[in-house]
Amino acid sequence: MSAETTLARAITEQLARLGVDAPADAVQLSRPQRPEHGDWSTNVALILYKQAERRPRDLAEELAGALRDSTIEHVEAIEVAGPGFINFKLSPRWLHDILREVVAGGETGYASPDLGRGERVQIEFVSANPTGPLHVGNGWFASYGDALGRIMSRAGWKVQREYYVNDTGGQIRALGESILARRRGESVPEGGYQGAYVAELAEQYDGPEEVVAAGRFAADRILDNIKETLEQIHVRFDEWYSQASIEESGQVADTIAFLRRQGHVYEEDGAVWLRSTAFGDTRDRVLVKSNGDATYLAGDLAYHRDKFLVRGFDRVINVWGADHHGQVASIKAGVEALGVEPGRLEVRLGQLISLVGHRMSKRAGIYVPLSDLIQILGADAARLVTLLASIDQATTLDLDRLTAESAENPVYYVQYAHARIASIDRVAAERGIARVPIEATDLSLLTHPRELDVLRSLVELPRVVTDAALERAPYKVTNWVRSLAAAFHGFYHDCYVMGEDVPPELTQARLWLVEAARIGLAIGLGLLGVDAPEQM
RNA sequence: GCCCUCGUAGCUCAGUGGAUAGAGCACCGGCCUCCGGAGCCGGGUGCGCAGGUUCGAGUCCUGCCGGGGGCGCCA
Repeated sequence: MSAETTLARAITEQLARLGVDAPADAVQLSRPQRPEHGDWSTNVALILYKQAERRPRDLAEELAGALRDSTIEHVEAIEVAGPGFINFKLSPRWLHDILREVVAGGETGYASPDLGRGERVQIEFVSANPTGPLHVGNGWFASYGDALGRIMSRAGWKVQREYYVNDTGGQIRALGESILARRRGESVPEGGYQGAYVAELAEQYDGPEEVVAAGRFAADRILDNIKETLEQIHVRFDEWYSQASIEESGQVADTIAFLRRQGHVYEEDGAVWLRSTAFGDTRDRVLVKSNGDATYLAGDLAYHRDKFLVRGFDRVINVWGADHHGQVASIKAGVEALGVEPGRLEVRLGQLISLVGHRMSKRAGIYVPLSDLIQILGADAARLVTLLASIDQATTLDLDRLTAESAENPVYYVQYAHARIASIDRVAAERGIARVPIEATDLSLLTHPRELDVLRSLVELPRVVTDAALERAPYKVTNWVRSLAAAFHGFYHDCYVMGEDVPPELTQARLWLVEAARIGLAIGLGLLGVDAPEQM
């Protein structure tokens, strides 16, 4: 049983003796920020003092007294502080238990809470139109979606990664017109694509003078380029889902017919409308234009019908840019109209990235290609810069600064910690020092503050994985892995594992500590999709 | 005009009701007889503004100011 659980039970038990019937969620343990506040702390007296009809401090004192009279594993001291916090100081043994837990769980088992219970979740992300190369904003979402998939997989979900390929409709026509105009030696028409890649593709295109044919040709080539770029940052998709295939298979018509049978559709001004206001939208939406074409929404609804009702995902997470904000209410309303419980669809709006000085625009050819960023920083650093911050926060990128600071990228700090561990292992092997089984190792020798800091960091990982998964927040893993690396560097600096003054028993205990740190770093870096190198 | 979102250190960002608000970068000083100095240690300025709720507010509520996004028979 974890120290946290043990404490929570003891608190609930003693409260009952004092005649206070605590609701389950009232008893909460937290790790105090300041070390003098102990290893664990509870604010339960501040939560329950009214119910208990006592003053906060009095309830805290009473409860602390009762807890002192009982025996709780590892607890060395109990103190009341501040307005009524109860702080627990534990023997380092509780951290030695954690070390055994980490080693026993290993890279696959430690910090792998089963939150998803095998639920099938689809994460759809990037899904950039194949009308131009990926830019750094797409890369941000690519790293995010991929890391989220890794985290949710670890937390018990069955994850599928999907890229929705918008290979039909107006943008493909605009692309085709741009290609044909370039081939004729004319300038690109209004609303067309200006980038240099358009000129290149125009040269390669030797097909007929048809807009759609030219557009498809270009889109295919661009999609290949997109896949290649994503490979470079180690983002792989399970499925590349073609919008054209949905239209051609008749699913769009089927979806509209289904909605019509359910009575959610009406005709007005020669168009077919979805009564989305009945499902919380701010206005009704057109599904079929008066010229007979289906709208983007109609296609998107067919796509979501396919996700939920044909392929049967329990949950769907769409990672969209904040500029698609206006679509959220419509797609949610439409999905509900299809009979899907709307809570199963989750739309994560990622904030946009702006560049110092100007906005990115694919049409105008103003953007920083993701491939450039990867070339400058390398895959690992490029991924990590995008995983440092919450995706809910609008970010400004200064490419010049990133380039200048590439050697200062936090990724090296973390990778260096991992490489140092590998180095210790190499040296141990050279000197013929092998780890004895952990059962035969005296872990109680680990009492140095630096050693305990490493263990305290490892304690946090299960909670970090849980929070990151539930909040869809990979950056929490990034922050954690940096803090573990910091603890390890401190340990490495102050505590020699093998040395003249280090007794063999201590070397053994420290070797296990190092192994636990290695496991933690490998887990964290693995969740971020960043390589954990043996050497740098 | 209406809706959403964000405003924390010079810069990039953590801190989603707890105790004295943190980290990286940048800047200034220290630290290599032993496992890799891409490291360690020290140095400081800040919650946009004004009310409210609470034992307690950077965090929740209201208003204002400022940045971004959205309100198509575009995709």
